[in-house]
Amino acid sequence: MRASQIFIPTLKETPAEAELISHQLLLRGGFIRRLASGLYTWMPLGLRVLRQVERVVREEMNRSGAQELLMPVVQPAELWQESGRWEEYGPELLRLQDRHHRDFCLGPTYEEVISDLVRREIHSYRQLPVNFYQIQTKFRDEIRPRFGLMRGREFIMKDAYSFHMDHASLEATYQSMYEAYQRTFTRLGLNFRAVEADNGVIGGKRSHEFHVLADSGEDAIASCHHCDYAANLEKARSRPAPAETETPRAAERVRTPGIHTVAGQAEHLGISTAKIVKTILVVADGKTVMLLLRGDDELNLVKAGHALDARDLRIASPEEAVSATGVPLGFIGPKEPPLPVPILADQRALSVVNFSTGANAEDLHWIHLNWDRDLPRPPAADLRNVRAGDACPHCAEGTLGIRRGIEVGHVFQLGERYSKRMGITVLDETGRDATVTMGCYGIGVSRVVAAAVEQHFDDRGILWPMALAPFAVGIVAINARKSPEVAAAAQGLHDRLEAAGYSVLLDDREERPGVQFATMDLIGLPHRIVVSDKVLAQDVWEYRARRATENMLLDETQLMDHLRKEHFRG
RNA sequence: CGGGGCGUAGCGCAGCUUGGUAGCGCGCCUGCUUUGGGAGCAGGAUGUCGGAGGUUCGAAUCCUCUCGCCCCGACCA
Repeated sequence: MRASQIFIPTLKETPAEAELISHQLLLRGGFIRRLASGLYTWMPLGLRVLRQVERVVREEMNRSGAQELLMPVVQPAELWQESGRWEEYGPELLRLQDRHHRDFCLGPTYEEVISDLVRREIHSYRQLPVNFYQIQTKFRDEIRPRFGLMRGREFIMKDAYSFHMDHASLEATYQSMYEAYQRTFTRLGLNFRAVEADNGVIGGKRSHEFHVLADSGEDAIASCHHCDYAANLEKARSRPAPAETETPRAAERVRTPGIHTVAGQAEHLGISTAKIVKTILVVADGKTVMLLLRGDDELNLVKAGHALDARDLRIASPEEAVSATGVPLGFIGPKEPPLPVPILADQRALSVVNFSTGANAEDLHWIHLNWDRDLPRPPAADLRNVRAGDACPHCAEGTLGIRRGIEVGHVFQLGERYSKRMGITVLDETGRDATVTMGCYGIGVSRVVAAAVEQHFDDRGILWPMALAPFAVGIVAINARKSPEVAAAAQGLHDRLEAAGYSVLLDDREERPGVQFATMDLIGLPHRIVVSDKVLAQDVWEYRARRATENMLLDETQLMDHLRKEHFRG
């Protein structure tokens, strides 16, 4: 391909709307253009990258035995009403009506459609298991689209749905998907971690998210330095710290005028926030509960939801807390609680000796309280977010670190949630109806493009991993308009490289070398070859890897050998 | 949904406080020069100043409404 034949509208300046580096570089490099909030056009160069991701995903899905199909973008409301999600899904589901005023939605996900298909078409256990996938545009009307491709409203996703007679079969496919994802993201050249994830309200046994590690990631993930334990922060656990051994002191009530924050309490009392037990009022399915955490810990609402077996859980508003307890904010505490409600304590709050907490009266806190002696020990649960440095729950030696991740994949055991609601049954060996069990597996194809850039860039532009690059090799013909020799040599090299199986972009534009180099660096092709009168005179090619800082002068054989080696190493 | 900010040439921005009929840089077009890291000189084109209404002799500028976009928040007593 010649650069004069492909539209690559690069930008010298960064558009104001772009916050993230991937967003900036994809706009500047002419890969994408914004149409409206959360909606992007894939420009010729960007589309090539997208197709590269699709290609790898498709190959690995096919290799794992999944079958590709393609389902409609517009889905009838009836299916969603049947699954209960027409009401549950909320405003993210973009609803529309046709000319007959029938309700439809734009598909944000396809459990309903695939379930409908399978219940119509699959009738016997002999036809299971099956795993269907598609690579399709999805639409979710996000509260706040942002970060370019990272959180758009319209996006491209590979989603797969598997159907099984029993859990063992589901487990086998789940494992095979897990491995396919490992292969996929490895081939795509991404630095990623598979992490244990929370299953949310759906329940189900297992769920893993695949995160590309990047500082700009929207998710926090905890991983062990020593073993392979990794989990989404929502789910991450840590090994409980050993109980404190301090000698108990005499409990005392002290005046703390106007002190209503943990930090203020610690400062006023001259103690560490780790010596404070804080009380957080939450509303679980409409009922108030007191949660206790160590002062320096953060409440994890997902864990609390599990511990309380609550479908809906939120922190009580300050007004609710004050009116329920009659105690000013910051002075609520578990000793002689102001409310006859359940109390649940994080296990770490229960290991503090000589702790301080609110005394349930304005301007008063307790100090040197001790469990059992001064107040009953409430039931323990894991309610806190893990922190960097916590002990790993899986191995003895490791400690946890917290990193940021971009979720690019998710594998999930759905169980019978949809098959029950939608009545997917097949005849089993005994001729009886059996409800199938399901798994689902997603990859954010368009998000992978952005995530790859977040991980691979420098101050001059993108550094595409080999598998994603829109072209493998870029040829810069210097002053080709003035030098027929350069033009001919560059074209010849281009043709031979293409014949050898490489995708090649030949920059034949009538531009100054500086502009050509800047463009090449910005769009991030892995290999660059410069053709000029200077190097032709030496009968060599001037080669430079995008990541390298030095040129190499290679004759054609050396060049071909080098490319072959680099290319297949990824 | 709440809070904040911004809409002026393709892009990045100034002008608005103190109303007088629109400017800078990049990009684009033409010519000449230049040619190994986003060139120089000369000339040129491009704006319903987001939209509607109002105030005024006169509105990019003041007022009202509206549309769009960006950022933050929507959990820590």
